[in-house]
Amino acid sequence: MNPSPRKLEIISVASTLFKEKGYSAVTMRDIAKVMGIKAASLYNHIKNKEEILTFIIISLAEEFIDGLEKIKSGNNDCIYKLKQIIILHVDISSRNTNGMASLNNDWMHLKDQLNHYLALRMEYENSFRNIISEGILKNEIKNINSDIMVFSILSTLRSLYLWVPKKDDMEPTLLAANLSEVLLKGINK
Amino acid sequence: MNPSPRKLEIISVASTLFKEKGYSAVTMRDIAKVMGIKAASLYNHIKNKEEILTFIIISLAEEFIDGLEKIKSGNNDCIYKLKQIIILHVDISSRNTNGMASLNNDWMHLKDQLNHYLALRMEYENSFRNIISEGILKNEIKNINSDIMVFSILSTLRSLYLWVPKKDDMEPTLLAANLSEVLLKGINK
DNA sequence: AACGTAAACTAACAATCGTTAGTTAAAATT
DNA sequence: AATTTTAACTAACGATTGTTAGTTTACGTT
Repeated sequence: MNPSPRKLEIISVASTLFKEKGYSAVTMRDIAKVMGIKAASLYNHIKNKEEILTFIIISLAEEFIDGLEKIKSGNNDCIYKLKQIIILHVDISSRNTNGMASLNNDWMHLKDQLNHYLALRMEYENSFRNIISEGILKNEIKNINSDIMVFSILSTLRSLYLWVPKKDDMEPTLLAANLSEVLLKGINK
Repeated sequence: MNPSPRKLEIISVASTLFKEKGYSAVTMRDIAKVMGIKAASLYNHIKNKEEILTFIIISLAEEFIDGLEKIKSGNNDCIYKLKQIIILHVDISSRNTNGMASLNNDWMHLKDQLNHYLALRMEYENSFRNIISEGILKNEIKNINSDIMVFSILSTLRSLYLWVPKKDDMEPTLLAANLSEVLLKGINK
């Protein structure tokens, strides 16, 4: 059963508030007020507060996993794969600046799906690390501590949601290209 | 009047909990339980919950401002200054992994000192950007969109608090050196 | 016209929140 | 020895939290 339009509206409003103050500081009454209804009415559309957070986080996490899966399956060199990953992050982050805040900062408030999220995250990070490691083996990437490279690039990509809205004049394509230049030229031999 | 040892103890315990769950999700009773006392007893040492957050954030922000001030005043080239900034972040983040979480994620819950914090942050970012811009002018740094470089480097440095604890076997000095290599070689012409 | 459903409402719940008041016991100071 | 101070305590407050129950209103379908 797909989420109704009204439910998606609630999730969208909630995302905005979650980005501003964090999941814990946002009340059901806050969400309702922006929706122009009473808090109790929200429960005609959602099961509870946690379901909102779960939807935001899990759907984004799966979008990342799917995107990375396609990139991995392509038969390209590691530098190209990394560029595609950067595009993936710019794309998803541009379209979900609010939700990305929850993905980054509110995942620990998941209950039922916490382990699922952690599994997805570990899967993603491992795949990312493998691409770097393979690049080092194939002499496409500098032989520095790979953990530091993974951390450095991923930190920047994870922060995109904070930065993209301030640069909404910039084409995502151009942003991704410039970002690739900055992030990779320190790695590409 | 300096904070008493007991007060610092409370702030330290609070920092740990704030990192785990965020400021809003941590209750005074949570803090008290870890301290082994009742919540009401906390108020013999602190004014209120907000004061804890304010102390954590403002003292760290000022530490960054002071550090950057010294770096700016040194008569060195921009690349060297950037390396010193990286060392500054590794140093402060290593010694304050918990507090850095609040600085990054809970600043919006400040009240009295919110504007003060925002001013310090803007001051810091402007100084950082100026160093990059000067580096471009002096042909020490690539002439790419400077905002992207600032964002990229600062995002990585701001995430150090998440990553340093997992690498507690690594010398801060070595970490800073490797990080400089990764972050700067994409900028250094 | 009658019915069913979707989506809002009012009212209230038990739990928990930050915080205050007043008390007590031990430690430090006089 | 008497007194003040420190730091804990119990008890409770008013406000707010997420959520439920039951009701009303409007609308599409029969």
